[in-house]
Amino acid sequence: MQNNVCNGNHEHKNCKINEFKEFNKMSELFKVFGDPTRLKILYVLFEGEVCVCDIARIIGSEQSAVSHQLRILKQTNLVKYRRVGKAIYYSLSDNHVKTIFAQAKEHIEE
Amino acid sequence: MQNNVCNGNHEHKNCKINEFKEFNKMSELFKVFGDPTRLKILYVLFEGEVCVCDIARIIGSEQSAVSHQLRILKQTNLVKYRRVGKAIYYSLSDNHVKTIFAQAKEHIEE
DNA sequence: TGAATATATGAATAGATGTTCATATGAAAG
DNA sequence: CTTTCATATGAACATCTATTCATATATTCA
Repeated sequence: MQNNVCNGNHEHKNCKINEFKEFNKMSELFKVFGDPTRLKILYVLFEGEVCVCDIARIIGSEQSAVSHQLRILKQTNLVKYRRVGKAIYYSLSDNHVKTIFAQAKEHIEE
Repeated sequence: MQNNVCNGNHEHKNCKINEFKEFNKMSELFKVFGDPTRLKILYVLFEGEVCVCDIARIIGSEQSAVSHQLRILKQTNLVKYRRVGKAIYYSLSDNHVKTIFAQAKEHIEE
């Protein structure tokens, strides 16, 4: 219930309400970065292709947990993979990840 | 339980386990961006100072919900505020927000 | 001082999320 | 073809999160 009467001064402003729809998509992307495990996985992949069980050992998580998170990273097109024998090697699908990382780091280090 | 035997080839890699500690802090920041309501609020503040009840009406949320989210944005140092009479005007505390926004948008628009 | 307005806050609740365990799938080697 | 190893997946569970409602605080004005 909006029981305020204030009618501010936003009318003159360039507020594109319709753009708000995009924010659901955008927040989904940020949500993916909003988990330490996924960040660690991405960071490990900065080095190049790494297989699941190596990722798990390096970051100290269970294989299953890593697998679940990799699925999310796949769905968001942040990582790609290829099979080599029994192992599956994951890698970053583009360079955006590194850029986004860098920006966040900048904000934190202040 | 880590029942894998694979010992990969990560030993030669430059994996700085200690940096993983930073990822908790970093994921906290991304988590803040990982909510549509907060993104909308930040976007509204791109225009400049806006008071709470205007934010609420512009993005179509309840005043209370906006207030709760603004608290989180304050804690993360993403917004600042100043009182003007009964109203409290919020604004972005720095320019990082815009940059981070831009990066995410780029990734999505592909 | 008392009414009205703007914002903040606490409690309650429903929904989302991450991990774990158990198990399934899939490939290679014997 | 059976075993072993690597990965994926589903269910269960505990935890976290965002919203709502009710109410408190704070400021202005009559």
